[in-house]
Amino acid sequence: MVRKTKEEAEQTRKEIIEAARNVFHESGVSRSSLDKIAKAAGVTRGAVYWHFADKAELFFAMREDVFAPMLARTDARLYDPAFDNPLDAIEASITEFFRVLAECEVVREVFEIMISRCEYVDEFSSVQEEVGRPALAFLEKIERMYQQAFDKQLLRPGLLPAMVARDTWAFTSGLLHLTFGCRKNTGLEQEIPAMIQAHMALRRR
Amino acid sequence: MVRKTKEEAEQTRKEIIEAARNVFHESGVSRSSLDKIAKAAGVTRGAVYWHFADKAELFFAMREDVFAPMLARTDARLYDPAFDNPLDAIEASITEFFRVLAECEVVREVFEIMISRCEYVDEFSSVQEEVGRPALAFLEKIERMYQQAFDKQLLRPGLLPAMVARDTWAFTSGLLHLTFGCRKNTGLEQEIPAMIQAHMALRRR
DNA sequence: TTATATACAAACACGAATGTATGTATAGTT
DNA sequence: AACTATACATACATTCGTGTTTGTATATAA
Repeated sequence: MVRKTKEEAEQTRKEIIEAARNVFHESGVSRSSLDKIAKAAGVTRGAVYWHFADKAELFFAMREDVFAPMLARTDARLYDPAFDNPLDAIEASITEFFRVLAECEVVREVFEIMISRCEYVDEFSSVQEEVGRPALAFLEKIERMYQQAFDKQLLRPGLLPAMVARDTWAFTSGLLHLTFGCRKNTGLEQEIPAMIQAHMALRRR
Repeated sequence: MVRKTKEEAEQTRKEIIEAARNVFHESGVSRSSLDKIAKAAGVTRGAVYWHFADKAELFFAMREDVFAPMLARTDARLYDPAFDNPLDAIEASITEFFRVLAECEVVREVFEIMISRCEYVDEFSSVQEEVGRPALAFLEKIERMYQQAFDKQLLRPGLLPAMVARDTWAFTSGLLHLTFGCRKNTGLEQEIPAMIQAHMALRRR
C-alpha cells in the first residue's frame, strides 16, 4: 500500500504537520522525536523524511501555515478603508489578532509552541529573526498609522507617534506572552478586548 | 585530589552553576548535556550529580540565584518611602529592572535562557508557574500603587487603577520579551528609559 | 505497455545522553 | 590514630534519536 496519489501524498503531508503540532505542543520541540510524530500521524519516519529534510523544516512548515494567514487578517483590519480614524484601525487590528488567537486552537497551539516550547538556538535561531521581523514591521506600520492620527489631530495633545507606537508595540507583545504565561491563574482572556480598548483610549484625544 | 574542603566544594558548586548558565545560553537547555556543562566547569559529571539531582535541579538553582535579588531590588524601589507619588515609585521600579538587565550580563543571560532557550514542558513546566507567580504578584502590587495614586488624585481623570495596572503589566512584559526578540535589529535598549517614562506620562494627571 | 519516478516502510549503523554503580583520596570527627 | 562521611572521578549499562540505505508496490508519463 505505497505510492499514493499526489493528493493522498499531500494529505499525509498535512497530517504529519498536524501531528507535529500536537506532539510539539505536548512534549516541546526538542523532546519530540520524529518517530513520535510519525506514529502520531499514523506513518513511519520514512514518510516524514520523505516530506521534510529534518525536524527544523517540519517546524518551519507548521509555523508558516498559521503565520501568513494571521498576518493577512490583521493587516486587512489595519488597512481597512472603512476606518477613517487610524486609531480605530489599530485597535481593530490588535483586537482581531487576539480574537483569532482565542477562537482558533491551531493558531493558539502554534503560538504557544513558539513562545514556550521551543529553544531558539542553532537551526532555530533563524526562527527568532523570522518572528522578530514581523514584530518590527508591526511597529513600523502602527507608527505610520499613529502619524496619520497625529496629522488628523486625533492623538491626544503632547503625544508623539513614535513613542505611542512603541508603547502599543510592547503592550501587544506583552499581552501575547502573558496569555500563555499566566493562562490558568487568571481569566485574562476575557479581559483582553477591554484591555486593548483601554490601551487605545489612553491616547485618543 | 578529591575530598575538597567544604568551602572548595561550595566553590565548585558555584562554578558548575556558572558553567551551566554559559552552556544553557549557548546551546539551549535541552541540548546542554551534563557532560558539556561538567567539562565547561572543569569537572566530571560525577561532580554535577553530586551537587544536583539532575539538569532540572541545576536549572532551578541557576534561576533562583538571579531571580530573588532582582525581585528584592525592584521591590525596594517600588516601596521606597522617598517617593510620595506612587507613579514615581512604579516608574522607578520598572526602570530599575531594565537597568539591572542592561548592566548585569549574568542576569541578562538567565532571562534570555528562560525566555528563548528553554522548553516549558514536563519537569520545566513548573518553571512557568514560578515565573508566572511573580508576574501576577507584580500586577497586584502596581494595581495597589495605582489605587493609591488614584486616591491622591494623581491619576489622569477617567482612568481606573485596575486597567492602567494591566496596561503597565503588559507593557513591561512586552518590553522584556522584545529586548531579547529584536535585540540586534534595533537600538531598543537605549530607548527603554524613555519608553518607560512616556508610558507613565500617559497616565499622569 | 513498459519504464520510471514516487511515496513511503523497514532495516541498519552510529553517536550521544542519562542514571547508576563503583572506586578512592582526604577532610573531619571521635 | 582510626574511622567515616565527603567530594568527587571513572566505568558501565541502557535507552533513545538521528540520518541513511535499501526495499517495494504503484501512480503516472511516454
